[in-house]
Order: sequence, then structure tokens, then C-alpha cells
Amino acid sequence: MEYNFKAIDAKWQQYWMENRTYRVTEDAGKPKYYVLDMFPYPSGAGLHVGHPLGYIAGDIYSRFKRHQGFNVLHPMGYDAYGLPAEQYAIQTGQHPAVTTEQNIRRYRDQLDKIGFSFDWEREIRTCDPGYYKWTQWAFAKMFHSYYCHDRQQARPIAELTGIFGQQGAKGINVACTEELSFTAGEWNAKTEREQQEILLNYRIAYLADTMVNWCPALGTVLANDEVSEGLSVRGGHPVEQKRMRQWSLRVSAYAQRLLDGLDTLDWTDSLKETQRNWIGRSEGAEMEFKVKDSAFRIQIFTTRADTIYGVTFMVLAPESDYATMLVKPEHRAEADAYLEAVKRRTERERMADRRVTGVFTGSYAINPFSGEEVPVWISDYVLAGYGTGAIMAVPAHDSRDYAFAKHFGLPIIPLIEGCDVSEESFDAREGVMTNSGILNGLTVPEAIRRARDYIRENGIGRVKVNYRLRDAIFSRQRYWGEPFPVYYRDGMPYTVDEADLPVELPEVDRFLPAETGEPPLRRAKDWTYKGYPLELCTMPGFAGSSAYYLRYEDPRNGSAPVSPEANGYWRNVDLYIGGTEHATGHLVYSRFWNKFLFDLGVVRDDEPFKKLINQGMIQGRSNFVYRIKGTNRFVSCNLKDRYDTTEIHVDVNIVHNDVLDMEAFKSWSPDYASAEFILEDGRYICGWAVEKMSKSAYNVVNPDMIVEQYGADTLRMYEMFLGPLEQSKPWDTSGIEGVHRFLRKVWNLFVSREGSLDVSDGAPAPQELKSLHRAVKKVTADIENFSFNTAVSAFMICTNELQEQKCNKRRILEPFTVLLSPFAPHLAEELWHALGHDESITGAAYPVASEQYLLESSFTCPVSFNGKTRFTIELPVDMDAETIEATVLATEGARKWMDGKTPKKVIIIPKKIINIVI
RNA sequence: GCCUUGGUGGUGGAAUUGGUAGACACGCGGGACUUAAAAUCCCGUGGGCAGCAAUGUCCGUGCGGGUUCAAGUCCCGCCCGAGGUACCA
Repeated sequence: MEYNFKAIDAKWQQYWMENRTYRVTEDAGKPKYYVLDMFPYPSGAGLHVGHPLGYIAGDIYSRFKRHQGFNVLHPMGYDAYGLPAEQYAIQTGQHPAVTTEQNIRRYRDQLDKIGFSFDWEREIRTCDPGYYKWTQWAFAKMFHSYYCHDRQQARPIAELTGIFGQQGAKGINVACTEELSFTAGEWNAKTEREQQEILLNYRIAYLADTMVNWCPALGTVLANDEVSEGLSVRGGHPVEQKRMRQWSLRVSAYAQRLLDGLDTLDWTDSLKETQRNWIGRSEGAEMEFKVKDSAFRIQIFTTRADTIYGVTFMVLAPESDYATMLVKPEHRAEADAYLEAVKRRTERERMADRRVTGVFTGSYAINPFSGEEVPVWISDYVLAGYGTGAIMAVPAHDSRDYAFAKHFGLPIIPLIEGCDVSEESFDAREGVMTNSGILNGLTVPEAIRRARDYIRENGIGRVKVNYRLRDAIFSRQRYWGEPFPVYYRDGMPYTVDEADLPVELPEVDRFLPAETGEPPLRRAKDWTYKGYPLELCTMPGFAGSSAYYLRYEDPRNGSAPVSPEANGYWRNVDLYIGGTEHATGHLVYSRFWNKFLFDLGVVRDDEPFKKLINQGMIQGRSNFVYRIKGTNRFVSCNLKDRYDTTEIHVDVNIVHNDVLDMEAFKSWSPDYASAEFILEDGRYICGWAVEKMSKSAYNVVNPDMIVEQYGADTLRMYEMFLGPLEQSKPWDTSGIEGVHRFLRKVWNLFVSREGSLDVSDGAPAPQELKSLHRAVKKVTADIENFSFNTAVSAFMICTNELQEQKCNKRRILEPFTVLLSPFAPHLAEELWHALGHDESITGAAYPVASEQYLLESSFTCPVSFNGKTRFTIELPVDMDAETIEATVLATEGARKWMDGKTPKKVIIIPKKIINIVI
């Protein structure tokens, strides 16, 4: 009987649903294992074949772990807040909640057809009030916390106000936006409003002025890619840099812990390195330069204190506070014009256009080492957001300073013996110092240390660690996101009482900003709390996705984000699978968020994701037809050079193995109904290219179509067979037949042509046992190494061998079925029940490879002379090295090659190779 | 520029981490079954040379060197592709 995958898929998907086969509960009697897939944003386009790649891998691993006796938590949900639904809502008036719900239903439908073992009773959606209650709750906790550097921990803000009341801000070592100093008396004398303003400087969730792209005409903040040449892309209205009060999260406070935590994680080195670069720790010195004839001191940060004698000018960031203060009256007009010009450019434009620009302030600073006077300039190559917003410029040893000095004709003093700075700067940190006063004769690393000591001893500055990681801006002027649990009294933010959470997203008449230019929530009726106005912004996308893994552990808990019991059992994620695109965003925010909850005592683990696998992207493989210009004739790919043609994308779904289905093409579009073809070998061959999967390239392949044509198990196995999990690769169906053929072979091993189960209870032959156990060993090792493509090969080899041996023994086929079940659960379940089992195969014990069946009595081994392989010899496995040597040397073959000489050396690697040097 | 990757047949990719390079699959060629097709099964398939043949032999993992009895794998110097990232002082 034929392998009827359609009936099998449908039968068991229904069975799993009705029997709640994949429901899990905490079970202290079993070890736990938590497998998490990055949850999807349910887009209107539905799933394409690239999406399930990671999910299939996660599902195979989950099922594998279940067979091994683990209690596996393998949930799924939806990252439901997002921009596309809101844009769609603005255009059509359709409520984002409605479209999101539709999309989720489509996703669920598609996912169900692939046969995943998700526990759907634990499903979460970030837009559910029951879910975002805890997003708001965490935010409120961050608002009520500060970060104590001494204890390396978030602490309640009340603790800080207590300290302020007793000793003021003196001597505290806490994370803050700006170093403040006040006494206890001064603190106690402040009004409530003043105190609240000061606390924002310390809160982990805080309001602060940040630079944003503001478009007055549209009344909204724009992202960098929505702005071009100072104008909004939509409408062409002017955009300016504006300081705006925005919510931020003090992620930077956790920089060191985020860095240190990486060492404990089982992530790829490349991903850890990406995070290290993102955090960007740099050790250096902060020091002060006095300004000539002024009380000002310019504070700078440098990692190259050793180059201090090469400072020939100073540069201030245009946005820094110093910039306006140090401008002398005679330079005022020029400087103002420059600052105005800079203000009009977005950050993106500044990056794209690397022209050297700047303006002299008229002020001079004094080098604290040499006492020399150097001019102070303003330039936009210095960023206000990093370090102190001011630098000492050493053109000889910094390429950016070099370009600036060359452009404005400033002096360049080389400091390293023998370096050539006539064409470019010498940035390398090596060599011996010269022209450097007290540092002369030292190597660069020595000089860095010596200079730092000098700075400290003479009170010029201090050693400091800087991080590139910036606080996360947390406000969005949008509708479709979590509302903040925040109201304003006397202009100051306060949080909504915990008992009144969640603050539900209100209804609005339209999803656009209000006429006042305020965010869409301004349109909501009665948007107040206790008579006070509520916050109008909503939270960004990463708010809901930062701690979602926790909520799966206890999804319906109404009184805590997760109960101590549930978290105590499930702990953190053992295996997390998702794309690399989240390497710096989601994976940094999640770790930050989790560390904060850890400090609160809500979670037991400091890191959320122990092991992480990045699945590669599946790209599209587009097909082309070639139309002869000015005609409706199409020429096959290999003949196209004989004509003048236009390349046209053709829907990949009407092309099979690059051969065009010409009838389907004619009916694809009315334009081609009368198409004529110039064929090669009677076929029309299409050209192809690898591109991103997109509607416009007509290369989107839906999993549904593959499932329809070949069944879910073929899709699952083929996606794994396509290549290494972590590698990006184009979707190409040309090999899918091979995988499908394999599943049919498996079916035929069990079932006779007439359709009856054809399995015998006889004792298996040694060869059959060997085939099985070799597969068990290989497949198990491959799953553990996430090498699923080679595991599929191992299945094929085993099946070919069993088929060749005409094996129909129950004692072989039964363990084989369990082995196959993670990859092809539908087929495995069908065969398992056919073999007489009543329970789902999900609970079956995983087979164990026994070496006993793998052992051979002898092995063949190549023998080489002077590195050249000459013959192969068969030897017993248990022979010791000495006997092997004697046996080999006694053979006729060896005597022939040695030609009477005695061997200089014999190298024997047991069971592998014998190498004889004559 | 910097960081991270990768480069193996006509194609996707294997190679126990230094031990018979090309597993497995696709494609292609040949054959069996069939009135025929589909399906299925069997054989061949990196390249050159020699041979009727079994087979032998040389060359082959981006390029050039090196270490080693032995290199796709390790070391040095290049070339090319992919991804990430950037006036971060």
C-alpha cells in the first residue's frame, strides 16, 4: 500500500490535540529541559519556508529529550505588538487587534500542519492584558529602583532617599545620568517636585532629555531611516534634532555584568564577540585641561594617555555644554552658524558624509603635562554621547585627528621612534616613545601605565572605564504597544498602584497622532488615573519580548510574573533557538531585563538563555525567463545569448527543477497567454539567482504547499537535510524527492504491497543489529551536536541497508521507529500504533546504542610506505601494536616494498593506519 | 577600516577534529520491469594517463610557502565571498 502521508498527518495531528499529548506540568520526579524558539511577529504574509527551520530543529531536540526521560517545556506564542499592524490600521482604519488576531490564526494553522510538539495551553501574546500587566509591573519596579555599583545590584529607590536624607549625595557609588552633589540638609530642604526631579537621575527607568529626529509638520519623532537630507521621506517636511523628554532604561548600569555573564554562556564565540563589541568596554583615563584665562576646565576621556605630549588641539562635540561657553566673542557668529548647520543634520547624515568640518572657538587649553597651550575647536566628529563629549587631539596617532589637522593646517608631532606620519597617522599601540618628556624611552604599554599613574598622583584626573553601550530609549509615540503604568502630578511621573495593573490600552477613534501633535493616546477618552493625566507614549517592541520566556513557565498567574515554584522548577532556558538578527537588540535587552528581575529575587538565574543556537536564514531562489525584446517570445536560458533579451522574474511555483511549466506560465498572467517558446532539448530551462524571499521576486514558498505535496514529515526532514542548521542557504526544492523517497522506503519496510503490516518476531541477524545500532549511535550524537543534516543521512544509510537485507524484524523496526520519531513524528506515530502500541510514541524510551553489536572481529587498514598507500591488510581488532607490526612486516606485500631493507620507523594508529618509513 | 565567518565534484553538502577526501542526496548516463508512461530496483559518475579487462598510476579541497611519516584540517603570507559594525577617543 502507498505511503498516504495526507491521511497519516491529519490523523495524528488530531490525536495529539484530543489527547493533549504535549501538555506539560511541573514534575519533581523528572529532570526538566526548557527548549525555546524565538516567538514570531505574526505578519500578514504568513509563514514562509524559512520560518519553521529553527522551530523544526527545536522540535526535534524537544522530542529527543522527551524520549530520554526529560520533562520538556517547549512553548510557543506571539510577539504581537508591532509597527506593520499599526501602519495597516492607519491606512485602513482596521483595528490592529483585529488584524493581529487574524494573522495569529493563520500562523497557528500553518504551524499545526507541520506537527510541532508545542504545549499550546501555555501560549502567550504580548498584547494580552494578562501578559502585559507584567511588562508594566517590571517597568514600575525599574522606576522604583536604582543601581548600586558597590553591591552590583538594583536596589529599592527608598533606600537611596534614605541615604540622601542622612548624608546627601556625597560618596555614593551608584549609576546615574549625571554626577550630582548635595548635602543631607540641601536634600531635606527640597520640595517634593525637586526631589522627584533629582531621583530621575538615578532611577533604572527614568525620564530624560534625549536627542531625537523631530518633524514639527508631522508632529512625531522619526526613526533615522525615515529621514533623508534633513527632510521627512514621507511628505518632505523639515526634520530637526530636538531634545525631547523620553523614557529610558538604564541598561548601561548593567554593562559590566552583561559583559562578565557572557563567559558563563554556551553561545557561539562570534555571537559573544558581537555582544562584547556592542557593550564596548574601554579602559582609559579621564583628565582635565585648564582653559587659559578662564575658570573652565575641559574634561576629556582617552585610552591613550601616553600620547599626551602629542596633543596639538582639543575638540568639543557641538552638542556639548562646553561648546557654547568657550566661544570667544570674535568667533561667535561663525560658531553659531556652524552649530546651527550641524543641528539640521541627522546622525545618519553625519555618518554618511565624512567631510571634515569644524570651527575654532578662540579659546586655548593648557596641557597638564607639558604646560603648552593648544587651540580648542568644535567639530561634529566628536560625539556628545560618548565619554565626556570632548577629546584631546593627537593627530600623529589617531586617524580622525590626523584628517582634521591636515584639513585645518594644525601641527602634527610624532611621538614614536621611527614612525612616518607624512601620509597617515600611526595608530598602532607599539614602539618606543620620543618627544614625550617624562615618557621618553618607554614602550607604549609602559607609557600608558606611567601616564595613568602620573595623572592619579598629580590629581589631573582618574582612571576610568567607559562603555559604548547606551541606555535604551523606551518611549514610542505610537498606539499599538503597551501603555505605561505612569501618570503625571505636578509635572512629575508617578506609577499606577500595583493593584490597578494592567493599565489597558484604550480605544481611539483614529490611530494617527492627535491634532495637538501628541501621540495617538491623546485621542483616548478619559485617559486619566485618579484624576491625573496618564502617559501618552507606549512602550517599544522589545518591552514585551524581553522576559517572555519566564511567562511560559506560569502563563496564567495573576499575582506574580512567575511563581517561585514554577521558576524554581523550570529555571532558565536550556536551549534557545533563533536568528542572528537579534544578536545585539533582543539578546542584550533580555539579559538586562532578566538580571533586573534576578536582583529583585523574582527569578533564580542571572542569565536567561544558557545555550543559544542561531539558525541560518533561508533565502529565496528566484527563477527567470528571457523575453526577446519587443516580442512575446521567450528563449530558454542556455540559448539566451543569441538574442537581445529582458530577464523577467517568474513565479517559482510554476517551475520545477528549473524547467518551466509552460501551460501554467501562459495562464499565470494574461500578458503571457499568447507566449511562444524557444526550447532546448524540448524543454524551457529557467535561469536562477539567490535573493531574499519576497513577493516582488515571486520566490516565496509557503510551507503549506510543501506539506500538501509531500507531507509534514518530508518538509521537516528536508529542511534539516538542506545543510548545516547555522548556515544561511537558499531554498531549493530539487532535492526534496530524495527525502520523500526515503520516507516511502521506511513505510515499505513495515507494510506489504497489499497493505498489511509485514513484521516478524524472529531474531534479528547480526548485520541487521549492526545497521540499527550504527544508526542509533550516529543519530544520537548528531542530534546532540545539532548536526541534523548528517543525522538524516544516517537514517537513509540505515534504511538502505535494512531494505537490502529485507529486514522486517520487530526488534529492529521498533527501536528504529522511536529513533525516527523526532524527525518524522507523523509516520513514526502511525507505525508505532500499527506495531500494537496504544500510547503515543512520545513517551517511548529512546534506544541506546550497544557497542556489542557494533564490534567487528577484524578491521581493514591501509599500509603505506614513505607516505604512499600501497596495499590494505585485514587484521583482528584485538591485536596489540607489536603483533600488528610483526604481522604486517611478514606479509608478502611489505617485503615487496621494503625490498630487503629494514624499516626505519613503523607508525601504527590502531584500527586506522599503518605507516612504514623505509 | 575593524570584528566574525566561509571557500571541497555539475549541485546541496560529508570527512570520527591530523589518519583511505568526496559519505548521503540531487542531477546526469546506462540497464531491468512495463504495450507505454509513472513508480520501483540495479550499475556507473572528480580529472588525466595506461590497459580488452580486473586493475594500475599520477594530479586533485581558493592561491603561494611551511611543519609532519601523514594536512581539507595546524602555522605564515595573500586572493575572493557572506554577515555584523563603525567618526566610541
